[in-house]
Amino acid sequence: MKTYGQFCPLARALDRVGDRWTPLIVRDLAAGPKRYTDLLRGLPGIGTTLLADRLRRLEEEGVVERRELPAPAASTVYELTQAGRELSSALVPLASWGLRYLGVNATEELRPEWIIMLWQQHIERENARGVHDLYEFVVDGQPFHVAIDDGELTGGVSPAPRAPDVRVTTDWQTFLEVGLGRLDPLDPAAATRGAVEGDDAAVARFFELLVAPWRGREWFDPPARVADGPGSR
Amino acid sequence: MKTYGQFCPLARALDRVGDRWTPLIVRDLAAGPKRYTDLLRGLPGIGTTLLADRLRRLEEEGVVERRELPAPAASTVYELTQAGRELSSALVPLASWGLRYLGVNATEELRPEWIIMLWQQHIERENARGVHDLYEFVVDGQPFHVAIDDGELTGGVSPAPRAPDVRVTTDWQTFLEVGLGRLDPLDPAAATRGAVEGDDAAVARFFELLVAPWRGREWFDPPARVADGPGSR
DNA sequence: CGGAATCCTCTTCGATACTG
DNA sequence: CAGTATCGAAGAGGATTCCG
Repeated sequence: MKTYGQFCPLARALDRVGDRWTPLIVRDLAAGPKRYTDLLRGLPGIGTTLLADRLRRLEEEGVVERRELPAPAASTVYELTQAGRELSSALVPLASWGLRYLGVNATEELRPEWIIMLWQQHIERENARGVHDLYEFVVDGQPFHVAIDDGELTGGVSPAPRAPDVRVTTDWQTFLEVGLGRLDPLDPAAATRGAVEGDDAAVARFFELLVAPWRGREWFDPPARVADGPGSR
Repeated sequence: MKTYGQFCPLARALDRVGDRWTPLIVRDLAAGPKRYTDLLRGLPGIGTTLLADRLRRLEEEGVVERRELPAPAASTVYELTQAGRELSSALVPLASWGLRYLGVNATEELRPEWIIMLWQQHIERENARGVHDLYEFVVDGQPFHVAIDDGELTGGVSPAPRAPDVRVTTDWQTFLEVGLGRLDPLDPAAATRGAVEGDDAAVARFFELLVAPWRGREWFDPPARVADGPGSR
């Protein structure tokens, strides 16, 4: 797998970052500098040799930079350069396109970071104008939080830094069913599967800003794979 | 190479269209329906099995549709679906990111379609407002044309459909050097390497709209690869 | 001729083991 | 912690052949 050999900007981009795993490495680094081992853990299946290769390549291309952390934490981290940050932005539309496929097969690796990124990229700024809320989630015991400040959404994989306005406790299955619009959180059946605490106004804002935008969206379900036989397709 | 197994929209998109060649197939189909053999010729190196595989996959995912052409031209063509067109739009930012690498290694496969696409995606609409021009190019004997109509740019790989306002005749080497801003078309040295015909106002508009925006742009040159040895990197 | 399937070689990937 | 070494499995690329 070398070069496409075409004088076309898309082919050129793919020559650099079209290899397997490479865009996901950039995605992970978009959240901030990371160590080799952090990346390795964040990309199950990648294989250590491949990660080293990809990082070396990205460094040569000026997408990623190695940096040695100063004294106490003496360790090397990888960090996006300016070109790398621009690349991560260029991948956002592709991710948005991929949203339609999110619904299916929700039994995969799921990290709170990705949920935060999803919200970050799809929050409706106008609706969030003037809102200053802090939401905490504990999903299958894993805590994370997001803060909304006048249209800007930030977050982290840790308990809320102060008392949150809303706290949601549930499991991933329920979290996803509600998030994908397949379970109405007001349904009595939902009540047994989690809890939403907070004052009514804040809870209403939470549903309005982070849950409602996903209801009614169309999710792609792959066509039933017909065992090859007469008449299929 | 199966699935990344991550509940992340980018990973989901890459699971579907992240394989080698797939984005380039979508790029080629973005210009309009094409037959199998057209695609094959447009993607030197792909290998016929791989193209068949990719097309089958894209069809299953609802990105591409097969269609049988009616009577006289009885032939099957592949065509983007709505999702496919959305995907091709989502790839535009990635192509724009790849622009910075276009400068290097300009000895590759170069198709007029890509030049037209480049101009299409990067024309400055405001400057082209009110302009109605037709430009014809004959580069190394290969004719193509672009029409600018009030900010919209269209084109085709054929001689201009009527007498053009500007006709450029040159070779690819010169075309690229001027296009990448490495050769000033007003330089006397350039005059011997091609011809620009047309009335002065139209020629001025041509340079303003299609040449000037590329001057001064920064092109990435890869770091000199040091033969491995002590002290390299 | 268009639209593939087969066969074969070569490269890349993924997993495990190992080292500074 | 940050990688390199090794090796079997999977995928890519090329040529040829097959079918309508």
